[in-house]
Amino acid sequence: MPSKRHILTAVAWPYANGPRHIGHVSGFGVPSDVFARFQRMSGNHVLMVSGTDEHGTPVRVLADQEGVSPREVADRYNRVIAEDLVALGLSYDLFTRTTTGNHYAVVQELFTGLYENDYIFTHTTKGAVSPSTGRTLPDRYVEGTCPICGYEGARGDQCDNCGNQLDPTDLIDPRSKINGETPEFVDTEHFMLDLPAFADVLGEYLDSKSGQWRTNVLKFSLNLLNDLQPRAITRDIDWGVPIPLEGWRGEANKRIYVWFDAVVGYLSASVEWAKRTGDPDAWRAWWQNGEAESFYFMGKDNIVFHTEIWPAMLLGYSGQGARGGSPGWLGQLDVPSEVVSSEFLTMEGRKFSSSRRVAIYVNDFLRRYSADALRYYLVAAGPETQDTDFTWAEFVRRNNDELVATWGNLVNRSISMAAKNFGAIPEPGELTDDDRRVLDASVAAFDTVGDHLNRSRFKAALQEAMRTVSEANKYFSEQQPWVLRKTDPERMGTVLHVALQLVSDANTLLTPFLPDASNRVHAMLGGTGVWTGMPRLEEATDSIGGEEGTSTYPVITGDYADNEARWESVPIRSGTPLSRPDPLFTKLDPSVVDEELARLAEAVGE
RNA sequence: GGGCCGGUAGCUCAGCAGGUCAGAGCAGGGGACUCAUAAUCCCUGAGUCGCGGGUUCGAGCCCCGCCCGGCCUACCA
Repeated sequence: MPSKRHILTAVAWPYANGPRHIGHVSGFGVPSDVFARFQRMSGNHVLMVSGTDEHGTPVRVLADQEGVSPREVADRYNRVIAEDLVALGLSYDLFTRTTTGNHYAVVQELFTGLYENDYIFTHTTKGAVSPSTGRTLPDRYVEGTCPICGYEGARGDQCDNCGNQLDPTDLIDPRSKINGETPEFVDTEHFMLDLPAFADVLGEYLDSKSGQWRTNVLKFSLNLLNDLQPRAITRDIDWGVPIPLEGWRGEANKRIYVWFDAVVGYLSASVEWAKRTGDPDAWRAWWQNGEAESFYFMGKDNIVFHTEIWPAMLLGYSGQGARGGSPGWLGQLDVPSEVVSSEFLTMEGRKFSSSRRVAIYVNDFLRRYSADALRYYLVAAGPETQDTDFTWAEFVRRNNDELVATWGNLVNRSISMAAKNFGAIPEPGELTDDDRRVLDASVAAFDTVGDHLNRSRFKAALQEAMRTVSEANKYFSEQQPWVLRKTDPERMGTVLHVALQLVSDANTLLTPFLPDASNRVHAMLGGTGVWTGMPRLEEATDSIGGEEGTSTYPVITGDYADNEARWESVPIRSGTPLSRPDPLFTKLDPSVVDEELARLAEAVGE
């Protein structure tokens, strides 16, 4: 056995301007949890962190529309999202938020460290301001006529008609998308992250990942290196982390840009987790021991933040950019060892779109169907390496044919028969060649499935795991224990013993994908203790939103370290009492396809 | 406009240092069985691998052009 590894599972931070849909969790949620559970089962030390991303313009704008504070919007969706992720069974060690005092402190430390190492400088640009509110308008919220093609609905950052990049000051007849008024353009000073100073180190870094990362991630990132530009890391907005420098700290309308603070979340959440365990330095084992590995999970739209910007920030803070420098008090920080990006899920042939209500929200989904059914679908048919389409017909089919009929039925037929005839796991007699062959194959599957999981090939891993289930069904049908009951009861006992061993193994193989079902199968087979831990919601306290005093907010956490589940075939114990099991999964009536499609059509207004 | 990714059986998707690579599941057709949520098991037909060129003894897999879709292009996984 190789020594235990420290594996940071860093999961993309869902943005808190609404409930998340199943496309979101297909990208970061389910794959990261499958990975983390597998690594824990393999005996490794896993730290899985994430939280809601709450700063920035979208939350600010939504708050204005509703006439409430951004903090209220963030509180609301932080809770909604946390509840959704718990319901999905995602085993975070800590799922927190970006509005905690701890997060503010860590973000400001990163900023300060980069500033002191000379990787941040100031730059003056023209910004659009709303005359009536005095508030800065983001480029995207300025509309006007495109100076190049004449299209009237061009945005301040780009023209959707001709595709040219624009500056808001280029627009003819600029107007605010929020209230239609004509913006003023004023000088505004911003802090810039000097990305070009990291071109060389980033190049070496990415080159060292060649052959290891998915090619789309690598090629995309390498290409960006050719044209690295300094990147603004502050914005004219009042909803964000304050700039931790003399003369700026009190600036009410100038804050650190949301993307800068969001990526720091991986680190700040690790620090927060350590504080909560009572060992404030515990996070260091996953960030700076040189041996630790970090796996980042996200959708394809986020690649650049994880392969370019976040590494640059970590390197700069650690004093490893072109201008050198020395680490701040946190010490030297490790860059991501693996960036796992997924593609996008479409919905019955069209793009998910919250604004057009083409979406299936996680909480909506889980009200009617089980978390395992969704997890299964998202791994089996999700956008792992290319966009895939979610259809209700396929969901129902996967659920009925694969979960219920193939896996659920194997569990049911084998345990039922053993319970009815023996009341316990029967003692095996002498094993035949057929018995040995199928048992050997079952043991071998731990290597093949595990190999896929180690390489983040979740779809292939699940396919292999399900193949062992099919093999077990085949074995059961060929051995015909129901015939042996009359002709050779002892042999029937052996066949059922073998079948139950196959069920036990398959259940272990499927545990990362179907944690809830695996706990139930574990119990059905007479197992005790917690097989694989489920997350829970707790109320935590901290200062929120930079305000004085403390507030409570929900965090996701759980106990996973001492779980029973291990990535290996464990011999079942003859004589363990068995009773007739309840069905593992619920079969869906085909009519749900029409119902769901009607629901969607209604939502879209068709 | 630029960059990257994808376009494979009716459907959802695998495949790729270029030489059993034309695949799996489902749907369709036939058969076996009854332990099990009418579940399971076996057999079976379908494709000019987006289009047009090229490189090669040989190309879904390499090169060029084109068409379609997605993502990024400094505030949505």
